[in-house]
Amino acid sequence: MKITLKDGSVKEYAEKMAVIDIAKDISEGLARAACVAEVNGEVVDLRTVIEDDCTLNILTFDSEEGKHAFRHTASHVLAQAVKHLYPDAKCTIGPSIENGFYYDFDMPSLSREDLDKIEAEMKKIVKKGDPITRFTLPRAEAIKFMEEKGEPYKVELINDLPEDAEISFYEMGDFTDLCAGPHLMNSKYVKFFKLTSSSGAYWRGNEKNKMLTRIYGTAYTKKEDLQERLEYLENIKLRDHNRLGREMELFTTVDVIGQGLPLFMPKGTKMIQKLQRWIEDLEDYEWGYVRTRTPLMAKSDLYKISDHWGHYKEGMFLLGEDDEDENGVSASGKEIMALRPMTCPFQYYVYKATQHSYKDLPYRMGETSTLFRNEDSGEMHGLTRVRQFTISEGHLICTPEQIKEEFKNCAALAKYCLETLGVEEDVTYRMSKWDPENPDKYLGTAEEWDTVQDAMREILDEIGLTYTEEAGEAAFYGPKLDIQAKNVYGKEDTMITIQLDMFLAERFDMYYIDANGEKKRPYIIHRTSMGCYERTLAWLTEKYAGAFPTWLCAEQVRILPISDKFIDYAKDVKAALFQAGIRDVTVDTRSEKIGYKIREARLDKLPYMLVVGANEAESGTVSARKRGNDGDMGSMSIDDFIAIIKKDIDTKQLQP
RNA sequence: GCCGAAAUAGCUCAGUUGGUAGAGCAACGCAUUCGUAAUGCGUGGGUCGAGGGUUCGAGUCCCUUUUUCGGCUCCA
Repeated sequence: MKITLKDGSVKEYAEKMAVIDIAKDISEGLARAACVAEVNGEVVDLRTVIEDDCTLNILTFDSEEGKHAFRHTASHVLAQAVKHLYPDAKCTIGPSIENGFYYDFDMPSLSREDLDKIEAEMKKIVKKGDPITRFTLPRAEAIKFMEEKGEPYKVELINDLPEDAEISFYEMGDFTDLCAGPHLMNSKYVKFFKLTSSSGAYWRGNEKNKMLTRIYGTAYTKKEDLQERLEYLENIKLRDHNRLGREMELFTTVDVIGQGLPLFMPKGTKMIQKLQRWIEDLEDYEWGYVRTRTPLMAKSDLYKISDHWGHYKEGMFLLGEDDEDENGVSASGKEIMALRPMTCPFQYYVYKATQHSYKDLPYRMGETSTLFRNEDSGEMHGLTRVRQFTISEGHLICTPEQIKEEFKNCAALAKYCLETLGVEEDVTYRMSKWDPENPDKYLGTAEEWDTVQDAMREILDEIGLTYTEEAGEAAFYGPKLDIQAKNVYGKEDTMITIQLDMFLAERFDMYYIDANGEKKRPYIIHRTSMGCYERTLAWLTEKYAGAFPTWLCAEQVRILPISDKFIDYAKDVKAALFQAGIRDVTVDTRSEKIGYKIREARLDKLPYMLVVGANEAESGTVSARKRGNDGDMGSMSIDDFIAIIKKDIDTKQLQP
């Protein structure tokens, strides 16, 4: 048989051969580094025996597939160590993930000390270095095998495998695990690893199931790479908005005020104000929006029409519902109210308050809208997951003919916002579809969903977006285009969403008068331009590590007099900047040395510092400095500095 | 909501087997008037998250509760 290698060369063998032996034939070094292989483009285990002509690509740890196999084997080493130390622990699953691996066990929870002990046991296992072998069993025997080992979760997994599935096991020393593979040839290769944390995780990801104990770890082929990863994990804490945002006094939280209810401090408030002014003007004057201001709460009746009551009641803050009867009426006669979790029905009534002709459409309503969602107590996180937040909300009421162009415009506006914030490269697009397995969670029928999802797909393809499709992520009233971004820890959040709504116009009896004088149902787009202010601020904090674009900074310039004698001149400079429209300027009047003032201004990540002393006062100049290691811009006239900072602000670009 | 960890001065953290609450930074005061990342000296500041309990005595042990963190589930 002929084996064509990656470099195009061809090896010929008289008999069938395992991939690992071909690797050894190529070079011992390659065989040592090999993790998995690709045969005719398909990822296979190194044990796979090749019988026919094929292309073969041996993959090392440098490839994604190699990393997965390597860390998957690391997770087996972890499981083996856990079984040594905790014989009663039941194994479940242990996959590799981005940057590491985990394994879930049914066992009591673990402390850091326990993890250290398990790590020590893993080191012993790796040092001993058992060869890893693979074998398969027929279904009945496989079940019997795992039953005898006392692994009920494995039995459940086997039972759930499709009829024709090959049931494979990997054995290393005294440990055998049900596993599809692929795996390394020997546990001795898993040299450099670290157990990073442990936590609870539901069996099969379902909150109704038992809570298992999950152990997270990471593994590398080189000590330096492991070290680098651990240092990286330390360093990203410095970008974490939840820490940096508090340190920089953007926001704080107070125990007695409650979870998920951040207080914006002056700096954070100023930044949000700047974002809000920008967005409102952008929408109203450049994209044809009208602005609304609607109540933050409503009677329960409203949410019954929209069916938020049916689909979203758990997520709302209800007022006076304590003694609600089965008809949703309070026994004490009080009205049952709810804080609004979204703006939709309120803006619909703005639309409905006047009669609209097809000539009025599209009718684009924007609102800087504060929403309330009663998240479960464990869900809150910094500014990214809160119970009260304010979103650049909007609803577009369109004729069917307009829907495509308006949707495209919403996407273009969102894209413009991302570009202006400098984050357009950091997002991914997701088309969020309904879940046909779970129709009760949604309004409407399968046919209706197919129709509108097809329409959305067509629009997205016309725009030319690269996007993924995901079932079960839609709103209950329609599919969404979600623009996703990852935080410093790699966790993904929705930043912006644009949704097609095919049900609520009917429910709220919204209409427009068409050219023939007949009532017609409009289409509705729910959308946001730059998402909610809290989450966006969190994202920007992490993106820029606190060194925000100048236009967004609460304090753009700090003037640093060399000594008290030059405070007056510093104030003159401040006044000149104010005159020129640069208003977020302060003077550091403290009796400190200039080095100290500069140090503090740099730690505050200010875009510009202006040092003023005798020379500057004399010549009417400033000695400018921007953030960064070689930030000295030299001496210049006040006007020259104004020109520089104005350009910086107007182009909304970040200084390098 | 679930599993786990944590909460001590404004911030970061010490505080040993239960025995009189500490440091650095910050703040404030005084002196210094300084040229590109920390001037010196001094002062104030904590019912140890809250509420119960055990004890002669609790920051330390037990219970409840609130908040925070890491995950799970959920989500803008």
